[in-house]
Amino acid sequence: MPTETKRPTIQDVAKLAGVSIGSASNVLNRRLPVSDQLQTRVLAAAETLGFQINSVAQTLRRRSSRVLGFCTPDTRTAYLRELADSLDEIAGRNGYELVQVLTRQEPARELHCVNSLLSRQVDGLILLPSLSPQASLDAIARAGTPAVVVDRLSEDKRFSHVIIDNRSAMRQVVNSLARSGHRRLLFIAQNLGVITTRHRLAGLEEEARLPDVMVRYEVMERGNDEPAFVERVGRILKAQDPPTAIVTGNSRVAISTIRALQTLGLAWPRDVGLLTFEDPEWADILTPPISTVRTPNAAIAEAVWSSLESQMLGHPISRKTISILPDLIIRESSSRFSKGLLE
Amino acid sequence: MPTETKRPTIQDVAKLAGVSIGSASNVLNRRLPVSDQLQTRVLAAAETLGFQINSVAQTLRRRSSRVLGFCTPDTRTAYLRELADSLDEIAGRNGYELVQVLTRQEPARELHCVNSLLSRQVDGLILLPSLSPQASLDAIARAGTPAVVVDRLSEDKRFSHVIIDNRSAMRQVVNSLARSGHRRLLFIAQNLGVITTRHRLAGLEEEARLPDVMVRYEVMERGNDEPAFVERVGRILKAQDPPTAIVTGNSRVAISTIRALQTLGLAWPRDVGLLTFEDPEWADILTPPISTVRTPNAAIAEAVWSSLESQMLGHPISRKTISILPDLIIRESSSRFSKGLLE
DNA sequence: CAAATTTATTGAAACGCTTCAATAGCGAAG
DNA sequence: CTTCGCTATTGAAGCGTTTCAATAAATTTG
Repeated sequence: MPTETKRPTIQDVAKLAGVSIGSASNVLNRRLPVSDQLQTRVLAAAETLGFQINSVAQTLRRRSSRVLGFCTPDTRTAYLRELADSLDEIAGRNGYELVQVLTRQEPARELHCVNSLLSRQVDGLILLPSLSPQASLDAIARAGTPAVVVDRLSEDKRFSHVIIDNRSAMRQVVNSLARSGHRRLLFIAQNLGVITTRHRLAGLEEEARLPDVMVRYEVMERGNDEPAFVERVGRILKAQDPPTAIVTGNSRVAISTIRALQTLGLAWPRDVGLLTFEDPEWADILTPPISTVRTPNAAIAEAVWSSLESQMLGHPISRKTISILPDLIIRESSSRFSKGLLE
Repeated sequence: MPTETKRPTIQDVAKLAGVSIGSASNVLNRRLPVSDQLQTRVLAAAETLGFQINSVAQTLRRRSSRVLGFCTPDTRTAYLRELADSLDEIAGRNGYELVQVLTRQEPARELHCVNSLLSRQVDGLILLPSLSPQASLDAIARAGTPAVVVDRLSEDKRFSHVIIDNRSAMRQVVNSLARSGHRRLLFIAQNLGVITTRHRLAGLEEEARLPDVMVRYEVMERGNDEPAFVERVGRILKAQDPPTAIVTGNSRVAISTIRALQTLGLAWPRDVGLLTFEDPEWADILTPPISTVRTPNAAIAEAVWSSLESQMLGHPISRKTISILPDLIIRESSSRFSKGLLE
């Protein structure tokens, strides 16, 4: 419906340059050898017309768009945003464009996003899957489009995976807290169903059992009812032998938890230690600054790209799973403070 | 290069259903009236083949992609992210897809982004322009694609603009601070060249002159050299008659400023009041919480959409500039605290 | 019942590009 | 001087749709 003034096509360029349309294409793509004369004429014509190629037609014909699609649950989460940035950067560096679509964590919407990208002929797909991604994965497999699953391990053997080693990360977290003297932990997750959380729980459990660690832990879900959440955190922290440190699963949970602590009149690390997965920009301006687990996004993006690239080059899918260990950033919030002195 | 297994085309559907390819298209787009019989046959065929339309071909033929492009400097800034979310939401609601590309605030990259979107046949363009957007604007105008410039007023009469009323917002800010007893302000901007900042300065100036306000103010740029920044903030705050409140231009400047205050051992609002443009998620978990100016992104997105839609419908460009007033969110950081009691 | 009108379906052109087999040009070799 | 490669250039087909004039079928009307 848009009333566009017609943009010049390659035909116009060819006509103005007085050459065949095929030659114009050859010059513009520097494919076949062309004479200097022809080359300069075509280039000049393109210049004067202000020719810009129509990449829709180009994609249709070439059956390749030089676009990579990234399906992500949202863009709020600091970690996802940084990951998207890294992916965009590396895609751009390799002559690809990244388009990001939001699945909002809903399987139906995810399938829609995937199909939309596939029908746009993306050359590669990066999927951060929802809880039941089977339909989406099937669609991708059916299309045969190169793809990488990130951040969440699916059981699907058809795909390459790049994931965070959340089990080890959690073990490091527990260890670090234990070394600071914390013996009772509360782990607050956003969603207990998600595989990421399950891996972290595995790590927590393993570490807790070790004889030289011996910490107790409790687990809760954040939920969306904030008053109820505050109430529940309060109940746990005021019970007998309360946790001395809280580990939160991501920055949103961290924010809710911090609000809860403030409502309850509790300070960190005085009343309770604090450490969160994700390393949001505000972690070090809180008083005192918050310890975090930081994911090396550049490394993830590299791993994703290398897998995608080899698939796009037609190499047989090297279906390996790459697991990346995040960094622990210890700040004041996780130290063992006053209570440590008392006990 | 990707080795895609061939996806079924509309031809395959037509053949399987035993109808002409045109009829298949008619069914799939429910354009012309078709008999029930034909309809069910085509639908069944599409179903069994798992047909998904190739939107590249569709776009080429229809000369319309049902995609909107959003060129934005970055995705770090909370405000931009929220705006992108709102735009995505409203686009989706109206059957469009939003694709976001990052200009990184560089004119050359901006032009590249714009051209890339145009060559992808986007039906509409939303541009948050860089400091010298002329080339980009010309490209858009030449293509005749419906477009809206957001957040920054360009002098270009060819385009619709949706902007924040930063002048009035700043006047409200000054007024509010003045009512809390602040008479000397420091405004820290990210970039004095950008039109947004200039509007804010205008508001600051106007308000400062008013007889019932009479505040003094000082202005500085953040710069990228953090140690130098800290030093400079320190110098200003320790001079004679130092500012009693700081207003920062966005959340990044706010973070730098807060770090500076922490380095200098200053607390808010005890030593100096604090208020920032943008309303980042962490504003109310700082101690004490930070006052902010919050931009109503949903309203902006609405305004953008309504302009785009009317342009896409071929209505003569109603080239008006819509100006939206943000909300002031007063929290503890901007109150006049101890020093107020002393003076 | 033939003609006129309406309705459903078809076939082919077109969208703007790339690609590749075929042609034209041209100097080298026989 | 003819023939044989070469290489530079061309022309046309095809990518998967939509669209629209033309046809076929069905229905109404005089």
